Amino acid sequence: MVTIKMVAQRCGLSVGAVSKALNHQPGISPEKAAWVRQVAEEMRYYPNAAARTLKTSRSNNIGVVFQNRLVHEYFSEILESIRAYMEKRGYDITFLNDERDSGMSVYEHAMQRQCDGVLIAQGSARADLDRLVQSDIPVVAIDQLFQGRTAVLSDNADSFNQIIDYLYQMGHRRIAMIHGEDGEVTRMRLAGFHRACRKWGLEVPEEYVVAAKFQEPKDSGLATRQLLALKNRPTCILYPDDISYLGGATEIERQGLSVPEDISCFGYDGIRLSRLLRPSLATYRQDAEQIGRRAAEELLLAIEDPKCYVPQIVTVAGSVQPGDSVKDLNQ
Amino acid sequence: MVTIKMVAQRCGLSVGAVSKALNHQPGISPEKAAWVRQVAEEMRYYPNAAARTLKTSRSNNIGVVFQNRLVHEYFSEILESIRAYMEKRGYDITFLNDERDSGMSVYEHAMQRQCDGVLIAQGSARADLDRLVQSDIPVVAIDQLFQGRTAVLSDNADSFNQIIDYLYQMGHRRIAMIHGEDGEVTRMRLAGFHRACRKWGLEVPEEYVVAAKFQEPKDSGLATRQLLALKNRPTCILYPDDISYLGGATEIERQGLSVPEDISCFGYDGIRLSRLLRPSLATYRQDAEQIGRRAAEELLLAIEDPKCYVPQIVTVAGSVQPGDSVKDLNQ
DNA sequence: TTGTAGGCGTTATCAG
DNA sequence: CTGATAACGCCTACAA
Repeated sequence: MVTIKMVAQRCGLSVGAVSKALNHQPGISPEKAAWVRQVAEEMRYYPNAAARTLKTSRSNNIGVVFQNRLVHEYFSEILESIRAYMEKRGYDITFLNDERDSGMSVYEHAMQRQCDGVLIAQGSARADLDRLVQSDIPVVAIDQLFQGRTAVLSDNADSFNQIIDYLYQMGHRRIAMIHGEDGEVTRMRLAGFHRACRKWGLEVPEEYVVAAKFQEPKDSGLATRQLLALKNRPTCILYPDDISYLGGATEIERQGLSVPEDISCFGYDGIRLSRLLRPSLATYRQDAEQIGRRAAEELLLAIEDPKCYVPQIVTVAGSVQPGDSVKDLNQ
Repeated sequence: MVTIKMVAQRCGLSVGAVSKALNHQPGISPEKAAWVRQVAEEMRYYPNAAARTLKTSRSNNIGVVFQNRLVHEYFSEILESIRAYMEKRGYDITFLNDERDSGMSVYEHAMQRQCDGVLIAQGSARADLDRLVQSDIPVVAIDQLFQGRTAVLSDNADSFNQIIDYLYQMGHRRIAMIHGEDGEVTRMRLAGFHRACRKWGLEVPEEYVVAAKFQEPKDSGLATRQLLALKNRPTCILYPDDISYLGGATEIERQGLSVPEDISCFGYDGIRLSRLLRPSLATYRQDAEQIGRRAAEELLLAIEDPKCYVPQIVTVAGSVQPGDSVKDLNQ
């Protein structure tokens, strides 16, 4: 590894002078500084991250709490977006977890690595995170609210305005909703759903709202069965996510019915699959790329000027992605 | 942050003594060492990663080269598996890339961060990687071969033995193959395919082998159209991956045909989707979890004893996942 | 404008 | 068995 000392030697200067040149600091003539930088580049000198971190207590490293959601396309996209943005800004990304043997909390892990900031991108709140959230480390959460911290949320509540608008215009009046586990997200979606229905004067019988789980086709399959068994069957079912819809579709088919002829379906997330299915799945497309980017942006703002940074709640709008799984009842 | 100095103060010992106790080194009585460790734990002391790295030039940090394939379920699963394993062993994971402004190569990036080892998990070889591969940094590649380096491969060639066995037993004699971009993987698969067919005495007309792209349903759709137009149409089509099959399915449906009644289909990868589709997709299930774990294991071996480590080629077997997309022609 | 020296938190060496 | 002490590579006051 080429160190600053070697560069100094090569330049016939002291380490201090070279350091100043490299960091664009005063105390060295501009021409000489430029020349030093050039030599450094030729020598392929890059400052040792550990040394710099130790000295400056800035690591240029962002911690990301991701749990095991890596296998969900929506979250993968968010992560990819974060990664791309951070990289462009010269930050690295390290996974932060608490499952290690040492019994270290996420907070301690972040401290140990001297992460400049942490991005929380997991669904369920964990006691473990509280310590982190209450610390001085800049934190931005995705799809999750923490006291006094910036959160980037998909527009869970408002999305249903668009969804119900769309379905209403397609002639649907009896709309059922299968929702995921209880939590911030689910509560916002339920509220949004009910509000949007009221706006159009749609009645929502209690049995039209059924609990299932996110990303679990089986559960949504069962919920679908319940809905299909109702006397006053809905004309359209909303699913907690695109993957869950598959469970519903299987159940519908099993009963000898078909989408969208006998019943319409609407997903959530807008993963690639939704466009590839036949019939294509009408769904609400979340803008994962932008969610990731906004979160990254906010975090860097918080890092680069912690004193002036004021936490906020950022909402990223998605949009209805029409599809063949919703029948136009007007015709 | 609580430092070793604070622990020493609290214990009324020197930093040196505490360091020995913490690192289980001789030069301190076992009882006192144990007591020191307990105090350290109570104080929630964790060694500063940067300082330790600087001193030991071991970072407990693994670099992962992943490019933008994060959004493919197969790779996400591998990454998740790597992450889980490394974490358990006390290593962190940092993304390594070369797209940063600084014009730093992956190698330089890894050096700067003093990564203990690097995992290469991307499809296409890049000139940039060569520098890394030729360096002293332990490297393990996934689904890719590098001179003198350990590679963990899915059993691309052998898988077709199993696949063709399965299809033959289901009565298929005219089997076509749509394959992905040229490369190590594709070449191995093609060879495996041809060999397996010869084993059963199956003839493979040239027009039965069509090029498309990985993970691009549209391309596979076009390839499918070509195959369906043949005078002597195959009874079964092999797709480069499960996602690509969706493009084929769409094309088949568009022609008024159906899977598996008119034509059978077989995927590759065995992502979750394959089991959720109707008809369920017969496919070759790659053991992503094990591929990731084996790669991680090998890398740690190489790191922990570089002198004795001998690079090898590890093949991880998958298995045929039967599905309704293949018709039993025997009946 | 330049060079020197101290220290960030650790570990490791070497006297006591 | 114990405690100073010197690095690791870098930055930054401060002295020249």
